[in-house]
Amino acid sequence: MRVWQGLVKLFEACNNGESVAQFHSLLLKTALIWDTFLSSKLQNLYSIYMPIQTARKLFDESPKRTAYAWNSMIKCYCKEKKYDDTLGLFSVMLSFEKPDNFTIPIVLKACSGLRALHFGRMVHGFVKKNDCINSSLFVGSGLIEFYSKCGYMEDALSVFEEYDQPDVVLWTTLITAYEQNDDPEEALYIFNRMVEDNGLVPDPITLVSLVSACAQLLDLNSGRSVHAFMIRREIQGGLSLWNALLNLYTKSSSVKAAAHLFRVMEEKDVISWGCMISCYAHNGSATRALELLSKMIVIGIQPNSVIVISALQACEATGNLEVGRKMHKLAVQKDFELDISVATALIDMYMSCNSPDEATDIFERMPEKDVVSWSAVLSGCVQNGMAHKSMEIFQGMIYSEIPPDSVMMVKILAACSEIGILQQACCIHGYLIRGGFDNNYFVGASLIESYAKCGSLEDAVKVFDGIQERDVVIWSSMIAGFGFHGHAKQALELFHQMIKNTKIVPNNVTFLSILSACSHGGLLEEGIKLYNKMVNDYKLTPESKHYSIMVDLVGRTGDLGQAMAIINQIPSPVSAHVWGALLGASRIHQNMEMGEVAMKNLSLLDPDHAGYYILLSNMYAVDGKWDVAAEVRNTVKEKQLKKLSGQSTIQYSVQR
DNA sequence: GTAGGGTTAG
Repeated sequence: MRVWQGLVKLFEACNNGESVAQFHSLLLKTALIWDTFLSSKLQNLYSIYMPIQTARKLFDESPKRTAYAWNSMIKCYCKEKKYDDTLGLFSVMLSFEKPDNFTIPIVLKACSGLRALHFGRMVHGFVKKNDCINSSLFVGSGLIEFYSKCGYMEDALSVFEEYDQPDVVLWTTLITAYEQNDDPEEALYIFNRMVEDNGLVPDPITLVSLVSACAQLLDLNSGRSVHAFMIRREIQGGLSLWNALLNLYTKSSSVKAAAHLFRVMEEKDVISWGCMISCYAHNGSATRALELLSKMIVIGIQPNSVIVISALQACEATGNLEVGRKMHKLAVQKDFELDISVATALIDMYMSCNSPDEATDIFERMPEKDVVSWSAVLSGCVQNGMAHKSMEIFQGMIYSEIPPDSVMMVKILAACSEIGILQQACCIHGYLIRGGFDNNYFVGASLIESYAKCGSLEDAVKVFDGIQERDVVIWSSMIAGFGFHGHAKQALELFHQMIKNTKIVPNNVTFLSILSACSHGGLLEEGIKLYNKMVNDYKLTPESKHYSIMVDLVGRTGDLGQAMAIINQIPSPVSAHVWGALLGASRIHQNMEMGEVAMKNLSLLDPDHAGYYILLSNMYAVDGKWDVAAEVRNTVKEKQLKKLSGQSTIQYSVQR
């Protein structure tokens, strides 16, 4: 008896593999290996402290295998995510021992991991036959999670409904299941039922799923009330809950709220940093995102693949090829360069930074490609002036039997617009009718744009007329279409028709289209009127694109003083395009003084843009100042800047 | 001895 007690003390002291092995040999020596309590403890220690092979060896050699021993060994495999082995051992176990309520949840977890529908259903059958349901909530949550992971929410729900008195964990499992099956509304509804109809109090994990559902719905208000609830009740919640909140603020573009939360969080892990970096990267503060990343590395947190993706997006936005390449190197080091999402983000980054060759190299090395990666390469080709390649890419994807989605269709249409071959647009139109994409708003809008850009306003109008329910994007595209063709009056007519006859409210893009139509049609007064309407009546905040159109509009008419006045009103910072518009107007009206002012700013904001220097040098040349003109041209040479010569093609006629 | 949770490309 004293030996036994000593051994119990000893096993309590086991905290590494070596001591477990010693404990085991002692049990063998003293023949106490037969003691069920001690041998169970030994099994449990295996799964914690021993490498799985050692544990398996001891398990195989052990003279007596209790149900506990089987469970521990199975759990061991499951913990290491060796789900095949988990199920394999479970199958062997069935010949020796009857699984109990402790075995079932572990096995179900493995089925979930493998999405092994048949196996899981078989386990469910076993559970029903042995009536485990009512004796164990653990089995229930295992089943719910399993069906949810396989996407079978109806089965998950019916398991839940078998319980008369589900506890908070079971409710939470169901809420999480809906949240992860893209049904956040239902998740919120279930939560309400749990709290209001059943009077249960949510625990921090319930709140994690709740906040995640709010984030999916971009329901900032509900999310905030959870945050307030936590503060009121002084719920500590743990890191996951804070991270879920941080994600909510990130997703709903509440940069300030996110930054504040991030600042006050006492504990932060790599996910918290990742949320904050992605928040900056997606909300126009790419530089901040990169700064935060270097800060993170300095304090010794290693970036994971998710963070590398966010950083790449920040590089993309700022055109920072240098940091982009560094991220690439890091991804290679960490061995996730060719993970589908990392590789796709790399392709986007290289394409946006004008390095299509590096992007293509990655694409060709990818072992697995999906519609997103194909889309990235396709639109990258268009961005880099190789739209002619895009049809080949599209075909390549079809051959590899990956079905296109609506985003892909939008991109291929953009490629058509760029190439300007009407027949191609017609073919794609046919393809997307057959594929059932023609009732998608974005596809419809792109189709209108493509027809207009390929020269057939007629077809664009036909598509527009054929769309029964038009949203603001469809209207805007049609307005822009008239604008491309210089029909400013028709564009205006359509705009007024939209406001008068529909409940659709024009947005920033609509105004961009209509203002650009006015600018190209020389409708100065109308343009100014509409701009005022946009700001005063619709309370829209103009973006730099609106400003550059206004400068363009006013500048074209020759009133450069007025154009300058507009620039002076812009709340800083003024983008390069705005000064570019002023430079262009100065060139038209040969206003040297304004041209030099514009160039001074441009040489700071976009010093590597060859086109601006050439415009300026042409102005000097017209003025007869040949020496200054030559000097400017020399700058271009010294900087080794290249101006891609402008080219545009459009198919002249189509036989139909 | 067993269960539910946070970040990921267009």
